[in-house]
Amino acid sequence: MRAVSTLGFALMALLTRGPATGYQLAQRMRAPIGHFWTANHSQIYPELARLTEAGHVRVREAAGRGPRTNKTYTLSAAGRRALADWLISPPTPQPRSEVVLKAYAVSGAEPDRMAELFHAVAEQAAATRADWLRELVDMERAGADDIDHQQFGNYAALRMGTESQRVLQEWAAWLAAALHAKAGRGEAAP
Amino acid sequence: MRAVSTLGFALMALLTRGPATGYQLAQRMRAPIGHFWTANHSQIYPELARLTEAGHVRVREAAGRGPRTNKTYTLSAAGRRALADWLISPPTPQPRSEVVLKAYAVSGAEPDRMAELFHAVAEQAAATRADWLRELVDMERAGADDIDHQQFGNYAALRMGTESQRVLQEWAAWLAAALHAKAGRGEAAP
DNA sequence: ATTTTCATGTAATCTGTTACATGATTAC
DNA sequence: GTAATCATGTAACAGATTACATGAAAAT
Repeated sequence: MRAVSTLGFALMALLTRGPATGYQLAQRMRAPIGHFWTANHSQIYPELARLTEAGHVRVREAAGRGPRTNKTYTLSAAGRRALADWLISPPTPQPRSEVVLKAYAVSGAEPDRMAELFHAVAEQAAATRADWLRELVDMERAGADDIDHQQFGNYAALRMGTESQRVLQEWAAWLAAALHAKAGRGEAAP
Repeated sequence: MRAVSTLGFALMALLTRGPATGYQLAQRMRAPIGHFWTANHSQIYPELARLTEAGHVRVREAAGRGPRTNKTYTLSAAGRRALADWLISPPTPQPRSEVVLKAYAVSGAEPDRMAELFHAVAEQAAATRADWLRELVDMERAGADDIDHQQFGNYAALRMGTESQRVLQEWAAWLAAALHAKAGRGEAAP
């Protein structure tokens, strides 16, 4: 039996929120967990077939509106066990950030252009953080910051999101300021 | 002419630090930029061939010790231009974090086991951060925090690294504490 | 002697994205 | 009427990992 991929566990994690069709899973995989794990339907449908074959999910078919039957997926007991085992295993870090790569090569383009870039990144991060903070406050009002609330997982993910955006914003603003100062000096002293 | 992949730009970014062989690029892609972009040699060698074909790098061959010739790569003027264009283009966010995915599904395993996991994550993040902070201080002593220092790019990347680890540590510790409290309650009230 | 480092490649496999394909229902 | 949403799939391609393959020089 082939090992379940991270995407498979992500889908099982989404199914802990209740049964869903492939289409609904694609939607659930937007906010807030979509900020930390994404997949589109062309990846989801085959993966659900694999999970079904492995016995991790059960499927109930019903006549659909389109040319095919609608399939609703539910976590099986075996799937729940497999998910729990995966959850308590040490996570592997995901080392890929385009924006830091660009910072590493910061001397490869003109300072004022790079300053613009990181300024824009900082602005975007601030806007995103403001969005997410609003969501976070809504969730707190709904009591999702209580660990027993069924939305606590969403809350925890979103909280990491806001903190990450704050760090990104501060870092990008620091870089932009340094680059701006350099650009000013470069233009002042010909 | 096929578009250059992000890996291609990453290799060109590494080549701004001076000419190197594929083997040396694989080594440079460890610290500190390796915390934010990785690739192993089996990906690097074919990509260097593509960059050569596209005219972004030039190659100088010399008799090697092993069965093949050693190839030293240098950024070409065209490569430098292509890199500069890419650098000032808006970076795309990389939304994949296994540890946040696990937090999202936190109710899928026993609280005390999840508490252990996030405690370990926090400890690891603290250790990593301490390591990187030491490096950061060394770089500051060498003057790399000056934007004109040739190591400033490394410094900027590492600075993002330490801040990211701090956030990860605080967040994981918060989660671990919440889970620990819940586990305590669960055992106390049968 | 054996392991590590230097050094370069290919093949097989897995993961992820974009494009192609179909068709009913609902909202404007 | 047309656009958006619901709903499910396949194919082609691109990106990344693991395994296979070779061999000299230096360190232990």
